[in-house]
Amino acid sequence: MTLPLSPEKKLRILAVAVPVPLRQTFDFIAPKNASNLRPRTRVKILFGKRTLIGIIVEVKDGSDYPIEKLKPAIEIIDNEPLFDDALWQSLLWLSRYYLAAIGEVLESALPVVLRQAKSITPTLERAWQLTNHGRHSSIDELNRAPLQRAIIHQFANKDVLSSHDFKEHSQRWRSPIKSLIEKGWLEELTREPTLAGRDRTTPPDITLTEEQDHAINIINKAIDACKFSCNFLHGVTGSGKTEVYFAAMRNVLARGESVLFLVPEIGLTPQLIQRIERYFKHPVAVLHSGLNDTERHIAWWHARQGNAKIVLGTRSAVFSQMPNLGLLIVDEEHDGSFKQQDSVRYQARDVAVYRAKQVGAPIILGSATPSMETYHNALEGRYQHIRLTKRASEVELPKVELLDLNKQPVIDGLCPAMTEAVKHTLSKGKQVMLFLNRRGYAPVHYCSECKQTAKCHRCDSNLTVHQRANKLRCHHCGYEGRLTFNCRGCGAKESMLEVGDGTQRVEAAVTARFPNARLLRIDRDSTQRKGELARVLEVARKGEADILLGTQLITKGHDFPNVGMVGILEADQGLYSTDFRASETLFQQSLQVAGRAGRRDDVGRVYIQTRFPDHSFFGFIKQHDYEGFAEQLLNERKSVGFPPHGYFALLRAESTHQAKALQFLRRAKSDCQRSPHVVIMDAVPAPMERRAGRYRAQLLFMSQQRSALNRTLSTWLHYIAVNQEAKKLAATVRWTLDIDPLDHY
DNA sequence: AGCACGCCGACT
DNA sequence: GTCGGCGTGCTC
Repeated sequence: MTLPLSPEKKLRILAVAVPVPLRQTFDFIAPKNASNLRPRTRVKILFGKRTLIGIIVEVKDGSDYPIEKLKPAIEIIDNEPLFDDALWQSLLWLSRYYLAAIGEVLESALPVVLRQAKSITPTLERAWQLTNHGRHSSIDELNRAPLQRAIIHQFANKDVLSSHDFKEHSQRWRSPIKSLIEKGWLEELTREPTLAGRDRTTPPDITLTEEQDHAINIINKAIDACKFSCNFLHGVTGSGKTEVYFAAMRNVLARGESVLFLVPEIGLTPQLIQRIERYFKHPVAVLHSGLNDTERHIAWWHARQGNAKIVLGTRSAVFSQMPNLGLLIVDEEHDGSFKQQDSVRYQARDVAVYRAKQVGAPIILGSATPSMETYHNALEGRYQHIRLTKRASEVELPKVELLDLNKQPVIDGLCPAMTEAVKHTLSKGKQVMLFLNRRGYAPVHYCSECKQTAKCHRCDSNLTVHQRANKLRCHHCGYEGRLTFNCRGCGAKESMLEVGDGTQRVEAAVTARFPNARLLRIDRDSTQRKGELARVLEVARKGEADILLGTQLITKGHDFPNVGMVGILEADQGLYSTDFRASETLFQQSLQVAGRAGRRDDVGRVYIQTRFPDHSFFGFIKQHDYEGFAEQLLNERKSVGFPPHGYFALLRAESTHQAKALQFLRRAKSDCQRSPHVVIMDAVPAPMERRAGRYRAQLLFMSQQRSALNRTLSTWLHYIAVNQEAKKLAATVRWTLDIDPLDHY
């Protein structure tokens, strides 16, 4: 109920999104004599005992909350809105669709620096320019000070230079600058951070295939229509999707509009960044994980100012504010890393589509192995389906051969035929790529005396042997213990055996079998250091390694020109998994990694080790038939109402007490209003019930209608927010709600 | 989430 | 006698 107030004493009330995990806004009285009361600006408030920065969602004249209990806000921070209309609407939609706390959503859309009361404009940077004296002096006067001379030399092309201009040339620039200022050659000034475009104005010529040309025509039509459209670019590996993106970008940039380009993981795409910077003279802001808070703020600001014409980034870059946004691109749209798995659980690809709709601009989703969601949307005609079916280099897709493990043994990860294939490929001077999605040395440490395996104390899982580090590790909670071969269970001496194959073991075995080959192992353990992954991938690309052995890190879009064969060492765990998405992921990974073979001048070979060579899965793999596979999978999913033929939401709960999580979920199920359109399964323990010392359980909601699912859940959320008893139970467990979950663990 | 309040166990 | 354990409640 809104309290009527006499018009001359109208109080301005602010509905504020506060950065706490509560799905509501909080009302505050506007500060006295505040002139700039606008939604989408930051405001400082006292919330409980804490001073917090919130964001005004609405300015209104009354409150449903007792007016006398409202606190005044402390101060308004911004005098301009932080978000433009399209982005704001997208964020509000995100919080409604994913049923996320609005305060947390808005907080995650801001750079860390701006979650404090700092100004929107980043700190001015120091820069230097020539003084009159400096301009009129001869550079030869500095012949005895080569560093100073080099610095003055740089002013030949530019009037004002700042630290990053000098850093490119020399580590030692501070002291010569100081000397030059003392001599009166240079003077210091401050300015807003700059984002320079490249000087190169002659982009390398790109020759296009007929198919690429056709794709570009379709996309250019979509761009010229100046309205929202979703374009799914389905290009087989090596078909040259990037050239199509570039042509579309060129078109959009020429209109004075800008481009938002999302990629799964920036560490995997150093080549893409290089290519963009080489091809476009426009300023690019790259949002990568290596940026610190200040750099991130500056990049955000450049995007918002319109300085950056191209913004390239991962998941969270979907929140980049950009004026004149004319095109969005999501490359490798099937990649799971677009789904945020903690705090606000959004799917950045889907947020990007919604944003494109709000902006009224086209979006391109690109993949060789699309998600079933995207593929289904294309089949249904909601997305425009643009195909690149041929490889740009005209090289045939690789030949796939199955190695039947029922007929031959596996020794340290490789069967004899695989070893033979490796040998043959190396003898031709080609690179070998081996894919095994299991890091560590061995997944099981087994006692030959008591027949027990080494278990994690905090999880329902086996410990993985990491021989190199001399450790036993749990891949689920991060536990680490010393590797010892005496059994901790029965006390037997030297009784522990390493069972199963991880990348480290295969590394050791392959190195022993091919001592002259240079092997590069690429997994999370070997690339922990920042930038190490990019470095290693570059070594591989340049051909300075003969065998590349890795986990899924090597399956992601990377062009290794000299790979002659790909070995998939273990395909079977994806075939009969309890996770209904496992076969989709396996197919995507297999085709992606297969696509690395034989790119330049000759047909590549792919060898897959399996115990189930007759599985229909392999029929599709052999033919590189994604569409056939997808059709079969979609039919299976349709018959059971699984995504994308139905929608899922997963309520997860965990507690230190075994029964609590299940108890909470059972209660949640009974508290939900029954809807004929929503099926609520029974609460069950998670596939791995105990993890990091907590017992986990889950409750699956299924529906054919997103709206019905959303309604059921938001009604329940409202119920547990107001019902004391339900609230109490909810407070005793940790719970999260995951809309469109990707994994069910 | 944080932060308080509020009752019960082992110790500076 | 206190310090602090985490159950419970609340944040406009």
